[in-house]
Amino acid sequence: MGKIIFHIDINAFFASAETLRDPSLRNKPIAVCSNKRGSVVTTANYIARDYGVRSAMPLVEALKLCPHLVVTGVHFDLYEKISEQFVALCKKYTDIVEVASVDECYLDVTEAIKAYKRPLDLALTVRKDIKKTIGLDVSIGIAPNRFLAKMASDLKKPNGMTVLRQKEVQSKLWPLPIERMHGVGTKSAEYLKNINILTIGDLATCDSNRIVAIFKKSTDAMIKRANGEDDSELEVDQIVKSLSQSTTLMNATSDYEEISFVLEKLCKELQQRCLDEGVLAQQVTITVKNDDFQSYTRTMKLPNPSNMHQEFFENAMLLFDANFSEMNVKLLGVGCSQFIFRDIISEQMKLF
DNA sequence: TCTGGGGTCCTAGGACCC
DNA sequence: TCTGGGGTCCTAGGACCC
Repeated sequence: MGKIIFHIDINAFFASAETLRDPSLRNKPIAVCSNKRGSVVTTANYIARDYGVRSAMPLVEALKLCPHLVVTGVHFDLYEKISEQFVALCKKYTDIVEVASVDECYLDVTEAIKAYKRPLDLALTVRKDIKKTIGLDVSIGIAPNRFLAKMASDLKKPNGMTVLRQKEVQSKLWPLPIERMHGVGTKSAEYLKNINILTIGDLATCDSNRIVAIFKKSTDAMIKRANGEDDSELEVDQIVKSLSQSTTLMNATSDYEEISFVLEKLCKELQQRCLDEGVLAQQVTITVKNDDFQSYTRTMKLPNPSNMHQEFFENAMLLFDANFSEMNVKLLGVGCSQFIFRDIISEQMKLF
C-alpha cells in the first residue's frame, strides 16, 4: 500500500501576512520589501504579480511595472508567529510533518486519511481550518510521494488543490519545461538545455551518462523523480544547523571602523538568535562580498562553545584581519554552526 | 536593472594518519 | 633511496530553495 503525502504551501506568504496586519491592503498590489535604496522585492501578492512584479526584482524595476505598488516593509516577527500557527495546525492532522520552510510543510497522511471517505476530503478540511483559524489561503498538492506532492502544489496556485497520481506523470509532468522541476536551478537548467534536454520528460528518458557531470551522485535520483518516483522519507523534527546574519552596505568600504562596527552589530543579533534557539555554537563563519559581488567565506572553531556576541565578534575580526583586511567590502555576514543544545549541556552537567 | 537575506546539502581538495 | 594507498576530517565554494 502506497503512501499519501500532502504538500501545503501558503500562497504569497509574506504579502498575505501583511494583508492580515492591514486589511486595507486587500485588493491592492503589494510588495513586501524594505524601503531602502537598492532593495529588492521579497514577496509580491498576486495582484502585483499580474503587473510582472516578481521576487528578487529590484524595487525600482517593480515600481516601473506597477507605479501604484504598495511597499509594506518587512515584519519578520509577524511572519514567524503566523508560521508557528500554520505548523501547529498541520500537526493536528498527523504526527509526520516535515517543516520545509516558513510557509510550507509536507504531511504524511497515509494513516490520517483512513478516517475520510476520499483523500480530497481531508485536504479540504485542512484548508478550511487554516483559512478559518489564521485567515490564509494555501495550495495543497496530494501525491504518493514528496517530490510529486511538491510538484502538484506548484501546478495550481493560488488556492489550488491538485492530485497527482503516478500514472499521470507522463501527461502532467513530462511536458513541463525542465526549469519547472524542483531541484533544477538556473545552472542545471542551462546545462540541460545545451544538451537538448528541454522538458521533464526529456530528463526522465535520457541516458544517465549525459547528465552525470552536472548531477553527480544525485543523477539517478533526479531521473527517478522525473519519472515520478521518490522514496525519500519526510524529515520530522529537523533541528537548526546554522544561524547567520548579514547586511549589504550602502557603499562598498574598506574603512576598518565601519566594518568592525557593522560586524559587532551583526554578532549581537546573532547572539539573540542563539539565545532564542537555545544553542551554543562551536564554529564561526564570516562572509564578505567585494564590490564585484564576489563572495568569500572563512570559518574557524571557537575555543569554547559559546552564544556570546563578544566571542563571536572577537573571532570574526580575527578571520577578517587574516583574510580580507584590504578588501573593498559590499556585504558583511557572520554565522555560527556546530551547535550544542543548551538543555543537553545542562543534562550532562547533572551527571557530575 | 545592478543585484536581499536566511537556510541546506554536496563536492573537491588538502592535511593528516596509519 | 624512494615513496603506496586508503580513510577521515576539515575548509571553501557552489547550487539550490524560499
